[in-house]
Amino acid sequence: MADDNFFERVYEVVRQIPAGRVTSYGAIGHFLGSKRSARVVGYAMGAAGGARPPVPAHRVVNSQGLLTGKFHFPTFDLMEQMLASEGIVVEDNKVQNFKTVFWDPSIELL
DNA sequence: CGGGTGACGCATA
DNA sequence: GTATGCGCCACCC
Repeated sequence: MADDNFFERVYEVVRQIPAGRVTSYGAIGHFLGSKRSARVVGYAMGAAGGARPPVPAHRVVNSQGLLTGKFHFPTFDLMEQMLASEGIVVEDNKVQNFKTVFWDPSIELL
């Protein structure tokens, strides 16, 4: 439920990601104060499937821009399909122009 | 209270 | 640039 847990904190940030932009687990963890807790962010994403409203986890990738969580989606091509729909170029499971489409909550979500 | 897990990140070779 | 290992923090059992 809407617990004030670290989870919902991550969900809230991810939901602020504008279309056509992506962010990394570490960036979110860093914004939350625990820059080394990227794993926790990823773990939160795992529970995002039961979060309401749904969280655009497809906009969250690792520091390499790699779609590490694409295999966790209902269908493995759903994630890149969503990103492509946003205008993000995905090649070989990784986001192209990652640096350009990168969205840093610590800066954009001031 | 203790142990194990995990959609990561960074350091080192 | 690629490969391997360790560390981190929060949640679940």
